[in-house]
Amino acid sequence: MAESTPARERTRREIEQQAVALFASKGYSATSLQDIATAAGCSKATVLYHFNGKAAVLAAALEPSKQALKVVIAEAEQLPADEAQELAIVRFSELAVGARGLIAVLSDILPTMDGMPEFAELISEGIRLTEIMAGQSHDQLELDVAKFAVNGLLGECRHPGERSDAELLELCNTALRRLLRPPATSEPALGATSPATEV
Amino acid sequence: MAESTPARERTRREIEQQAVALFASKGYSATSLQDIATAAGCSKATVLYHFNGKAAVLAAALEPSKQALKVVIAEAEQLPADEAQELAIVRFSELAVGARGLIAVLSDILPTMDGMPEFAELISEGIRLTEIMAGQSHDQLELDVAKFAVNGLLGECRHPGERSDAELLELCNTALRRLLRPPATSEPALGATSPATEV
DNA sequence: TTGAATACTGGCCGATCGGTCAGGCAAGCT
DNA sequence: AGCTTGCCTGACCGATCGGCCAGTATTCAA
Repeated sequence: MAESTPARERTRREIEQQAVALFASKGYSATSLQDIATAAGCSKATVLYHFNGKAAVLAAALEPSKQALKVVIAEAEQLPADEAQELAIVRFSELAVGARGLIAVLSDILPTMDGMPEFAELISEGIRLTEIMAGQSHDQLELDVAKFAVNGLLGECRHPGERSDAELLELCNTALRRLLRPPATSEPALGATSPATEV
Repeated sequence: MAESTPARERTRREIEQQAVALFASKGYSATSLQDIATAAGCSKATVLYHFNGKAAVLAAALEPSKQALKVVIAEAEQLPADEAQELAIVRFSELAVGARGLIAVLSDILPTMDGMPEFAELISEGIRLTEIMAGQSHDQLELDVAKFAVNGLLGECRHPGERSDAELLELCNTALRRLLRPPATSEPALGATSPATEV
């Protein structure tokens, strides 16, 4: 089982794996370097020896998801808008379910993003995907609904409960479709159904 | 302007108000007692003199939202399921938009909730509201969609961008309606859109 | 004027954070 | 054997956290 891996790579990988698990379950700021070191079976100094600070550990942990996201976007961008939207829904659901809580770390670092330029690209790609999800409509409301959808999806993956991957995937697909592919026409007059406007 | 307010109440209120603003803009754990004290124009010790620890400050800040939530639930619970759902959609949107980032603090404390029993009631009420939002359907998928909706709404209120209250409210209403009130009949055969049922 | 209650604060505490550094230790080359 | 190189660590640092306490200022009834 490739035990012959050089010690350097072996340790790096172990740290990265444990960091992924911890970030996903406790969030970024709530996970200390000591936590990661303990889980990886080494000292905190070793983590800092292999990674240039805590942010670098996160960057390494996020790298696979970032690459996968880039692939989806690249594929979607050479498709007509509605097909791109369809692809974005399916693939992003898979991506989010697969990465689970890890993607939710984004909302953890979003307020702290000033001075963390290594994540700017990831964020801008997320925004790009949101635009693709909005479909051919350039309406502001549709764009906002797409953002709403992404937020819901990230939140859902952050608290997955005891759902299986398949259940989670079906949920995401259903919800995204209802939000982004509303049944064609006939948006009912807004607010007509709200009985009491006072209070 | 009611300057005759006893010093006790005046200081308490000032601390609470500043805490609300800080929690909403920076989150719970990222806001220190010193931050609150500085904003309120008093010392950190004064904050602890009036409130029994940081969690108590949060509890006081969350109290109005909690009461409003209880009112909505109480009203909804003596209505038939579909009317209750309608009411929950409208009122919860208003509530969330009004409280803005404050409600989003919940996701900040959710992982830390062990040993913070003072918020258990608030959480359980949020879950109760989710059930009401699911409508008359007791389907697990519908329940999960409702959770998805709440997550999306909370996420949207956490990053409100430069949207106005009215825009935000319209967005929430639209999104919740699309998710929770799918166009009457003809749900396509369940799982028809999810290609792989194995896994 | 005095004494007690209330409101408030500076200074300190232990814990934990991310990060640094000098040095130990094993492996391979000469 | 010596020596270099790379992996790893214990000990430590300054900063910041929530919280505590002894003591001070203010107020007000007696």
